[in-house]
Amino acid sequence: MQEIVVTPTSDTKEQIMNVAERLFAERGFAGTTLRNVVSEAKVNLAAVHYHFGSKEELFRAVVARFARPVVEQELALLEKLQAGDQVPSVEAILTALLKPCLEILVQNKDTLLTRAQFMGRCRTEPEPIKSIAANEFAASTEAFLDVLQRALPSQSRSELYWKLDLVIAALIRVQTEAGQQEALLQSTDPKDIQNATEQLVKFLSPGMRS
Amino acid sequence: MQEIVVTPTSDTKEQIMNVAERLFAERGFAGTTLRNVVSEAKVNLAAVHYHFGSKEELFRAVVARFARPVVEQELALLEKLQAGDQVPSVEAILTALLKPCLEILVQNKDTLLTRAQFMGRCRTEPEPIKSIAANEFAASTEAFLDVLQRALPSQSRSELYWKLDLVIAALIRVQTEAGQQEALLQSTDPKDIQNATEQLVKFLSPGMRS
DNA sequence: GTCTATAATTCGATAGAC
DNA sequence: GTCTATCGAATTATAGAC
Repeated sequence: MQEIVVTPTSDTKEQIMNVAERLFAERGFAGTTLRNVVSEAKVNLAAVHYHFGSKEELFRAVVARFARPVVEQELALLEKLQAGDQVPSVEAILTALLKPCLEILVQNKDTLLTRAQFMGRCRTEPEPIKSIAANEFAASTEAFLDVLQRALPSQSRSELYWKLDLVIAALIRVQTEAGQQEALLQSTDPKDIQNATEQLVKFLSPGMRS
Repeated sequence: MQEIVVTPTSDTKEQIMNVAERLFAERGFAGTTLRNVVSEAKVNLAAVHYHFGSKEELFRAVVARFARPVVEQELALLEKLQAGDQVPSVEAILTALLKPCLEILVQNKDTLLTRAQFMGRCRTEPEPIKSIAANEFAASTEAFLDVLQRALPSQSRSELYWKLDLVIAALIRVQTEAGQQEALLQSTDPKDIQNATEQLVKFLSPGMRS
């Protein structure tokens, strides 16, 4: 009798994505070579093209793998926040936006802060890399703008737009600088993440109302 | 009688730096090739090495040319702000930080986006490029931290550090997005700049205190 | 100072054996 | 699926004529 073993992703494919995510985060897309990736992943150079087709497709796969759970969680939190036609507080909205992004750090201790740096890197990459990442996050951005409009009806959508944009810019900066000296986010300790989230919400919320 | 003509920089050298600044801003350090630069600058490839020695030294020169006048003006404004041992308000400090950057960059409409993007790039480049830029701005960063420490003595220097870092991140984001739809800064009209500065100060000041 | 020509590497991608 | 070997193009940097 034959044993059926489910292997959704080969070790090689996963290894490539893990190393690529870290190197893309540290050095950017252009600054990362496939030879750097395969060297650290201890796989053959040809394996990258066999599994992904090209360097850009590899980036696309890495973005999708980590962005989709984040967006999914953000939208779920927003849905929950508006249950029963509630109008959530600014603090609650910002927490729903920031917390999933910051908490994803704690999931895998090995990746430490590289996922955070990768997300920050995505927003500063030149085209066409930047758009690949932006498209993955577009759904949650629109949803947050809608909720903010309901929580702060006296402000124009334009005003809320640039304010939300600056909130995301702050989030990305916190992630990108995570772990460095005097940064807000120092470790993957859940208590540190919780503390950073609260301080960031306190820093940004008053400005949203003014 | 001989006319003494002062030519501090050759046309070639200046042309290379102008194009390099724009390409570094758009594509980052690794994403920019010297052939891209000399092609658009319409100079010979060897001229880069003759004038600068290497790609990294070219970047160093571009950073210095851009950063030094900005830092100089910021330090002068800070000096003036503290005349007579005054303790300036948070709003006054932030205005001193934001206004020169927004006004200087807007002086030349063509270079607005480039210089803003370049400043943003400098903060997200991998080492050792990042440190080259950080060192150029270190003096003004330290000075602003000192004044903030006097204005907000109850907060630790670490706290003020990441808050100042987020203020600068917001400034860069406003500059980078300038002119785009629903952006805070829409034009180079002085009244628009004044308005954007005030709104940005109002958005950020409450968070500095909390 | 500016140019041509080229050295010396490195890059992404592919062909084909196993 | 994994490997070796390699292609063609691109890269930074130099040498040397003018």
